[in-house]
Amino acid sequence: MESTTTHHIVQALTKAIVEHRLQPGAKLVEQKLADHFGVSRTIVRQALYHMAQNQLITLEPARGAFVARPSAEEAQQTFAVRRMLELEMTREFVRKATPTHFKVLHAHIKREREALLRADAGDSVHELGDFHVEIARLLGNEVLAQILEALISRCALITLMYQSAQAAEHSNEEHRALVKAMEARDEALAVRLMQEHLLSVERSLSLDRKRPTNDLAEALA
Amino acid sequence: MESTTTHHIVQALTKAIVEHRLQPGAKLVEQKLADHFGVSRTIVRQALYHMAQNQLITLEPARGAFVARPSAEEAQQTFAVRRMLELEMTREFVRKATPTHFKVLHAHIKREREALLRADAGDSVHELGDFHVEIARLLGNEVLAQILEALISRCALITLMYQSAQAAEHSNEEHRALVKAMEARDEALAVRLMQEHLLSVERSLSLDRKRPTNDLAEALA
DNA sequence: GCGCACACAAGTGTATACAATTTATAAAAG
DNA sequence: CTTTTATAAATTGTATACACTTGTGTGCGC
Repeated sequence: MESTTTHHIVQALTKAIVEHRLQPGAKLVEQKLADHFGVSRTIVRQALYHMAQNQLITLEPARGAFVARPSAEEAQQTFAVRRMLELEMTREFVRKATPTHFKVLHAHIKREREALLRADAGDSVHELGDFHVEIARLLGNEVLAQILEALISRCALITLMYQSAQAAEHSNEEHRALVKAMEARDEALAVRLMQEHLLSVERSLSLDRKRPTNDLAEALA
Repeated sequence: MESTTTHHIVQALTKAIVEHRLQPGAKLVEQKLADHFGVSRTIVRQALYHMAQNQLITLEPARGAFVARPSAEEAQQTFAVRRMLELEMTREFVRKATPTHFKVLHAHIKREREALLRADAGDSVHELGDFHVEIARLLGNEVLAQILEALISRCALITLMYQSAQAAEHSNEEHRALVKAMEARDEALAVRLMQEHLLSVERSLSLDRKRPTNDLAEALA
């Protein structure tokens, strides 16, 4: 579907955004990206267009691409959708999961922990988000997995924008508790833990905080 | 975000696919589309790339774009995700909806009915799907609305691929019953009706039917 | 007639060129 | 000194050109 080079740029930019090396609102000039990756603007534009659909960047007509600055409202809506999907997903997983599935999740949690111990912020964010996608994949629902993946990369951006204090270590523990409950086939507990986990991530943000803006209209609103 | 002309092509192609004027598997040659819309291939490629992300078309490297032919498995997964989202959405709507919201839904159902009476297959499919998106929009969750919109356009394609008999009139009645239950604030009934509605649409398909294929591997599987 | 190489046509993938628009800069007016 | 206006530079949007891949048919050897 997509020539590998386009995909590579998407990955690189996504990683840069999620790891906060590119600030929300930062302008992405096509020619500079093209030079950096050694391709033509054509390819860069494909990548930018692609990322705009995932809402990781914003395309302003004739003005260019900017790293997205999701509003607090958008953040809440995104988390609301995640809850809708993931609570139900948890129920299904408790019912269907096999021992092999749990082995995969345990391995994943271990990777999370290692990334956290390495203090590798990029990998940590990636692994912590990927845990949720992994559950969808294990359920065999690729449609769900893809939607969740997009939602979660948006959440990573949101987290970095609004995060008051790093709560990543906490997430790892919550994942572990969740898997334990699922493994014990305790559906009610598992659902409650997932709900708590998602709420806890959302609460760890300061969604009411005034974020710095370059947009005059927004600043004066 | 997107120059109007690109969006126009996406709309036109989506409509053509959803209304079955373009068969699943049909090849979409860039130059022909470009000539038809009076633009360069550049614009057409943007549109095709965009639609590939919504899974309405498939992009095969160096071979081109084809109208998607979702597998039965993919269809089931898509409906599964819709259920996840829409059951919860129904609950929320029952709790939050105001009289104004219900007026909008009633108006929508009326439009559905008119399209059905006109026997306008295109409009019918569009309105019947849009009903679900409308609920998300009324809830004010744009993130949810966009995800649902993509899912539902895929469902339209699926429906047309696997549909044994036209069950569209039935959907209209089910929508009406659903709104009535929501308006009566009967959460349990509303959720049950939504669940039944989605299942009934899914059941109306012959997902086990052998569909004609050009793919040898698939044909021999 | 059968298999195979080769050439040709069609179409996609990428780069580049050019037009249109925005942003930055500098000069002029108030 | 600030604001406005004119001008130039930078950047995006679109079209086109060219290289490369795929698919197909034709002719040659056998």
